[in-house]
Amino acid sequence: MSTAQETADGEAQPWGEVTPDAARRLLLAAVEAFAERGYHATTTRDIAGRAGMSPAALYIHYKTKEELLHRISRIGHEKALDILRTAARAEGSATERLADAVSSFVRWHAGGRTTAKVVQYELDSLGPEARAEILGLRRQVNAEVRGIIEDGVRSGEFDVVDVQGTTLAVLSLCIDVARWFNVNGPRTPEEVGALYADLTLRMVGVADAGQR
Amino acid sequence: MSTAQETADGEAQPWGEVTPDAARRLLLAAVEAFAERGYHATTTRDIAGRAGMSPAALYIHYKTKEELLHRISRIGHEKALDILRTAARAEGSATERLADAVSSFVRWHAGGRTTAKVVQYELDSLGPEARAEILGLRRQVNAEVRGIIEDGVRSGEFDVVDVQGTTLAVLSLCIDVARWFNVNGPRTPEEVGALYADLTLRMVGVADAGQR
DNA sequence: GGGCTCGCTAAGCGCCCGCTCACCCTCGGC
DNA sequence: GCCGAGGGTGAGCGGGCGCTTAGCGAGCCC
Repeated sequence: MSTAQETADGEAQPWGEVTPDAARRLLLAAVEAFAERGYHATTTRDIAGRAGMSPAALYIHYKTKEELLHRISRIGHEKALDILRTAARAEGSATERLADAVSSFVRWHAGGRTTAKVVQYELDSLGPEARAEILGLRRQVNAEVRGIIEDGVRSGEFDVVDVQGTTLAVLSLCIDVARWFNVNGPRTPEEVGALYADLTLRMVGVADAGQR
Repeated sequence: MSTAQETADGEAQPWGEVTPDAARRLLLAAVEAFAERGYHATTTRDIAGRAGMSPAALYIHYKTKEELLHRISRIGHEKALDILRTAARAEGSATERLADAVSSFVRWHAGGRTTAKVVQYELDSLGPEARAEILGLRRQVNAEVRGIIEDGVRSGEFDVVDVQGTTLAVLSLCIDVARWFNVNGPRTPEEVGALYADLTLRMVGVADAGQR
């Protein structure tokens, strides 16, 4: 293992920034438990148990159970936004940038399915202020993808009638990967990423999408 | 209101088959509560209260809270399967049938978002046997869409490399509508259905999808 | 019109939840 | 060697959960 940011199973660990060690272990345990059972079905005893600690230990590092979800959600959304921003601002045509954005975004959802599931589907379990903060990040996510599509329309690469509707559809397609992807299934995250990049280019009207 | 199957807001009510009246009111209250807060965050007192009854009344008509979810999920999946079957077995080219299937499936998810959200996203809250039964229905849903796409590939209408992957993507796109659709948003279910039918045809390589 | 059934309620049981509190161990500073 | 701070534990509180039970009133049968 080269750095503390990677584990053997290949799932990127954006939790390196979480310290001290016990707080990170609790966060990781919470991610697993929330992904398996959902936020409301997960007990603080379950989280603490997975981290090898007593239930009370959780409250040394986090004020409430909701703070755990909030932290997970924010860090996850920042990572997702970072992935899309990197792809959107790279060199290359809109076609290349859209394909890169979709394939890396999908790889993140498939490879880090545990985290992605919590990040994408437990938003409603947050309180009003926390949810509002996260919704701000989601608007930025939307804006990055819409930006690429607008570039492609302007340059004539894409043929899109409803830019915002298509943006929503592209994001929707990527996000839903976290719901159905199965680590033990027949497809690797890379394969799904490549397939989805192709499908997305077709959606925006790139003629020879299949031949890329 | 012409029949008991329709309400003023236009959302189809597949609950007509649920009797007696009190059982149907409880089921409807449960759908609303599960959609708003999620299964685990909903209490039996909340469901009974929405239906204007005491908490104990619930247990006259349903053995457990989970039975409510199971009933909702089965009826909803049967309705979804029915919609796709009707479109898949209609007269017409694969192109026409796929467009019809997607647009009506999307209209159902958008127009009946409350129900669809519960049906599509609360599956994991069911126990093992109930979940297994519902997964059987989902396989049939998958098979209907895959059937249309295979027809289109055979007839030369579609250009699809990965049939099952594309099927998954099409279904994924439709299902995720239940997550983001907003009844008070700028789009009607019909508009989203039409847009998604177009995007889907592009995904399967129908050349003049935009001009239909 | 007496009695049975059915749909429903008021009250509450037992359990487990999120969270707290009093206390303990370890370790660095002097 | 003593002390304080910080990370940890065992026990448990208050409360709300899913669900049960005893009983009540309206309607139907004969």
